[in-house]
Amino acid sequence: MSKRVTIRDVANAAGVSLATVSYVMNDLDKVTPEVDSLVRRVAKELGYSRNRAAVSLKTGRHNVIGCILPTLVSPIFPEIAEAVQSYAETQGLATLLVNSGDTPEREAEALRILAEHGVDGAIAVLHPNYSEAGTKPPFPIVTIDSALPGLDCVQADHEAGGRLIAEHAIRLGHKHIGLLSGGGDVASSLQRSKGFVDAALGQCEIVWEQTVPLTAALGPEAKKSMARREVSLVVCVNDLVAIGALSALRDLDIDVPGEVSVIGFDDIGMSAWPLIGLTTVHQSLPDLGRSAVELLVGRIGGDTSPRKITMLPVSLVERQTTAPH
Amino acid sequence: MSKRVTIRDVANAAGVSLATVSYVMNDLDKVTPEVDSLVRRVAKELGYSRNRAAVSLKTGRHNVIGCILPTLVSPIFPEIAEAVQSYAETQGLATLLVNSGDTPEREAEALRILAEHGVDGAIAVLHPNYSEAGTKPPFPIVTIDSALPGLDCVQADHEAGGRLIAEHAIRLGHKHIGLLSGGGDVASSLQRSKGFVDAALGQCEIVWEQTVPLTAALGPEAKKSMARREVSLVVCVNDLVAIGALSALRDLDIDVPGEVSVIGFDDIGMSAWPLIGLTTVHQSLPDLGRSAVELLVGRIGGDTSPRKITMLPVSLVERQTTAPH
DNA sequence: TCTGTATATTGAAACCTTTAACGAGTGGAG
DNA sequence: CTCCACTCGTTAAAGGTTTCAATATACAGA
Repeated sequence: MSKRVTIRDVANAAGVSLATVSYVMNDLDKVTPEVDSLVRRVAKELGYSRNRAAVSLKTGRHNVIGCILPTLVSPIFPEIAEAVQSYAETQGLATLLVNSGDTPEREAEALRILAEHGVDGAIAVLHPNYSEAGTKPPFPIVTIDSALPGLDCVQADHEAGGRLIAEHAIRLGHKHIGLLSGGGDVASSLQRSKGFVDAALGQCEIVWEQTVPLTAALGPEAKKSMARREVSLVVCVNDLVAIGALSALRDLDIDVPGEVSVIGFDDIGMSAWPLIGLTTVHQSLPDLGRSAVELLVGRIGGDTSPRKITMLPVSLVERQTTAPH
Repeated sequence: MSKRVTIRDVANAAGVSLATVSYVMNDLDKVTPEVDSLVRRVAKELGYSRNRAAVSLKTGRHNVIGCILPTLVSPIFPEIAEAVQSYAETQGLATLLVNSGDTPEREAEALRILAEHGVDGAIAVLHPNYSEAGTKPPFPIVTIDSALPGLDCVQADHEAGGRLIAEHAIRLGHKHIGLLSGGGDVASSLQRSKGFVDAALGQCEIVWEQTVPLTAALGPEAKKSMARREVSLVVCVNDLVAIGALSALRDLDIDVPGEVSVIGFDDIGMSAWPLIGLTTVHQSLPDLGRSAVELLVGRIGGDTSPRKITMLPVSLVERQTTAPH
């Protein structure tokens, strides 16, 4: 292993002082063009590269942010991770990924890891009862989709999405609705339902509502509700659940969208596949990641303005799982 | 902002020297039990946590590995990322995620970023013509699924998987096969095809072969091949392509598996969904990530044995898209 | 009591960089 | 000719940790 080449080696080789090399490498134009280019040339020849650890130690900045997600094995989190990483990269920030498994304990552990590795800030999708009790991390946090007291939050406008669904339902003439909603502890799910219910009020009747896990495997009670054929539209808390519903309806030999329409939320990649063709509400995950990083960069830069909540627009995407009643 | 508490603060508070605290924090049992517990207690009281930057500076180790993946928006990479991160975490390593977009240039950029941030090593899914020309990174790399000269590699036994498919085809009595394969520049795709072709030799006829992009959207020529109805089994390079094939066959009103059987490779999560129920070859992504990290940890630890290629076993998963001819 | 040895603890250097403070030249103004 | 202001470059300290070498302590053997 050849030893690292340091700023000192460059300085010696170029016949200047350490500080001069440092100034050149940091683009502070404190040196004459000749010296500047000399130093640059020597540095390149020697294959010099900054020692990040030394820089971090000196400056206290690490140019790394953390990204805490419950899991990556699920349709939307990878897209968030990718968006965060890509945009962070443009800001000269690397991204430390940790998954929290969605339990408060693992979450605390994740934060501890990030603190120890000295990130400058973090983007996190947090569990609804994230407690600030665990020693407050020494860096700013921007949450995604999880508005928690005191923390900045970026999220899609779930309520507006719910309203879009209601409007669509009304336009297509659906009167009897089934609702597959998430648990009461998932904030976004509640907001989606609220938007729908508010806007549908008086125009549609919610015949039944089932709380389901946010996966593509529908439970037996939910399936039973659908088998009763009392509704002409099933509104699902997200696309994964909607796909579960499609699957269940096929098992029950109920035609979609002939007999029953299905609508989801998120517009995950596969919803657009011809095999699925799910009508849904689109949210831009790249924008979400980008906004979160932008906000975080501001905080890292010292922005001390009050807590910010950013709402991103959503839109309805009509595909083949909804039809007029 | 309260200033960081350092090893020196702990030493002062406990009335011992810096060195003693350091020995305690590093579990080198050089100190008496009393002093040890005293220091630990004080450290906890003060909320001391190691300054990673300082440690890195001193030791040259960073306890961070990089993970370079072409993208996260695709079924298998997120699972790899999650497996890598989880196992790395158990080894006290944090994971820096960078996506390379699968072009050699972005890949070089990704490596540069990792080098600059001073990772101890990297796990990477690399482009087939990754060039070592670009200055060789100063840390060990373990590739996944991309056996490149000089680099360690961990991969599923794609050839064996191909053979499993051939055996399944023969068992079911399929004589006329269509092949949807990846481009010639995807090593795993070639290995899968080779395994299949070798084992099917003389027992099945490959009526047509189409090279397709590795997405769920099938091109028009591939679709045309299927429309000719000359084959009773379509063997796909991966599950995504297989799903594209299922979709195309449905468009063509060709029954699966009644008229045509379809088989994939990878066993991505959604292949198990009732709506899809794809017969495929399973590989364990968690094992893949774990093995890669294990190997990398060895290299970081100074293992200088010759290049290692690790093959992981695969297995056939029969679902609803294959039937006897 | 003294010497020798093993062990517990300490002092201080080293890791590499940034940056404030300083010094040596240069040229112009009074 | 002196003094000032300015520019370009240097010196040196600081940042938190690890770890070698050295010291202090305790204790056993003679």
